[in-house]
Amino acid sequence: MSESPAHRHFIQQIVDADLADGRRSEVVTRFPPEPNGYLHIGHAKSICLNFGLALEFKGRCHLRMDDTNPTKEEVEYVDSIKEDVRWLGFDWGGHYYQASDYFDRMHADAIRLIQLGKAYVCFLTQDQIREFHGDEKRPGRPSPTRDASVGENLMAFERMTRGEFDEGKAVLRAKIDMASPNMHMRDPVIYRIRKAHHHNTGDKWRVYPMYDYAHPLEDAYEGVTHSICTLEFEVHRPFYDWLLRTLDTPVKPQQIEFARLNLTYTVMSKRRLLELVQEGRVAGWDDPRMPTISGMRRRGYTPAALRRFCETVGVTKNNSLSDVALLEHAVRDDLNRTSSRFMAVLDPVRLVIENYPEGQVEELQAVNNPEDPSAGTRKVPFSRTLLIERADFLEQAEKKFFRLTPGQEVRLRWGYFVKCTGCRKDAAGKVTEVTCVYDPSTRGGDAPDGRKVKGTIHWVSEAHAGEVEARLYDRLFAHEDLNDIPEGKDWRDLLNPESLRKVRARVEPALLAVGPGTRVQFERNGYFCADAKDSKPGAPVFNRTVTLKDSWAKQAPKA
RNA sequence: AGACCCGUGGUGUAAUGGUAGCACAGGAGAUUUUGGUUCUCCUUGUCGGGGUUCGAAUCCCUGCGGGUCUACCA
Repeated sequence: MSESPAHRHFIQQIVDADLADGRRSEVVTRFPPEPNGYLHIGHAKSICLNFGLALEFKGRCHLRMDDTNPTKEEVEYVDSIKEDVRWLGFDWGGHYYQASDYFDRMHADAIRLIQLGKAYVCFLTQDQIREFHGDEKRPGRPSPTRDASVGENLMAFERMTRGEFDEGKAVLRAKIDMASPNMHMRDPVIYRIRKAHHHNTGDKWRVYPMYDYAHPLEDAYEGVTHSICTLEFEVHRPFYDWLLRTLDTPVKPQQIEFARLNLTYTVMSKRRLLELVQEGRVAGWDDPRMPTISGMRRRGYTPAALRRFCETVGVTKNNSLSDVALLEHAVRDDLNRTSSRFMAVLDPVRLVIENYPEGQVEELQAVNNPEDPSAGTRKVPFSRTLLIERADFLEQAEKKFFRLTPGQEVRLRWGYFVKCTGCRKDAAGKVTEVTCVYDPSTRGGDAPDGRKVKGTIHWVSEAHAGEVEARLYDRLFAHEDLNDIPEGKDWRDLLNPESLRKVRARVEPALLAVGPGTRVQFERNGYFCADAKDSKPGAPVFNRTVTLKDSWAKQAPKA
């Protein structure tokens, strides 16, 4: 990074201090998603943070499925999470865990808690619990069974565990302080009854631990030293510490909170992403418009770009909204160095070279990547009838227009200088064909007499060009800050109706051969990625990853 | 209304009592066989008010603004 080279974010500083004063002798972190959805770019930030810390301090980072709620979790999600973490470039080694693998141990600890007089079974209904809870101004009231004996609680919890009660009829609660200003300390529920099938433990359990209870224990069982989570868990920390202290676990991990990532023009909550998928507003979790890791992968974003972006946004406790331009810059920066160039015409119009011999075909040599000589060259067929972008011709243009307009000379990329002679139009006045003459001495794109042209345009030979589907993606939402919805609007109203435009593009022959997942640049158009799902051998489908920066579009009159 | 957290250019982030810097975005120019890339330059900031100090973005007080919390979700 170009920030001050010695900069260490606040979590690194905490770890530095812990190691320096001997409070810790190693660094163990974890990335603990609940497998109830696909990972998104916000998770990528957490993954980079946790695995990054482990790498930096030569510790380890566990991948752990936080699967304590059987009604919301699925193996499909487990598999996608593993794939995404790996794709991002991180390795959990042998340290893959599941919260559900600890259910026995957690249950035993719950019994221990009861024996310590620190937990009790409560038979209040959900509504009653809420009512007894009190609020900011009023302390809560004790549950009728709050002071039941250890024996009674042990028995009641045993009956809960055996499935003798229906869902909702009883819960196990920690016994802390019904008057605490922190609501999470007012005897939080730590076990509830769920008669549901769990994707890992099957039908073994009828009681399942709550997040607040399970998470600190998972961390402690695994020897996690630094348990990093997002800001909204700040108020949960007192309970996290209370539980470890009360149970006196051998390892006492430290919970540290940082600000979650927010991005302009998109949503980041799993709930909303799930709704987009379920309501069919996108094609799936991996729709290239989604901020999911799988969506971005399909769109053509690289792991390096995502990692770089996460570095750029940093780690702080500030609530912030990162400009998606930061992400796009990281992507362009990476793709500019690594992707091969090709010529593809997204909105074709015919260009006829009047003085080029009918039937003649030449193979012109094109450079694959000007940023990388080792990428080599390729041959591109050239002939009398070409296709160019419709926007590269203007019958009447101002002086700043460097492309084709009657009387003006431009270079055909890797081809010849051509001078525009005019155009033909249909009855409606639409241009059907642009005409020009070429200078045979400029083959390859340089004039022997040293004359210059201001513009270079891309092209394909009509007779040789392939035709492919290109999907032009734009931002999913037309609204910048999705955490700030205008009065009277639903967030769905803010979807960008033009987030996807499909076109039939005409492409140079070499482009037909690229395999699924290949990232390329369409010269002067943008970076594209052959869709991993819909591409067929010889018939790739291209997703536009991001456009090229376009300083002409900014000042040009709208086409 | 309480408790807790957070306020640095348009955006993100440094400076940890001692020159407010970097990246993105925006603007101008140069280079260029992509109006891309690269290079140069420029615009824009410490939320307000007090205090401590030789010196405050940094420490204290206060006001303001934003966020979080009152699930048998995580």
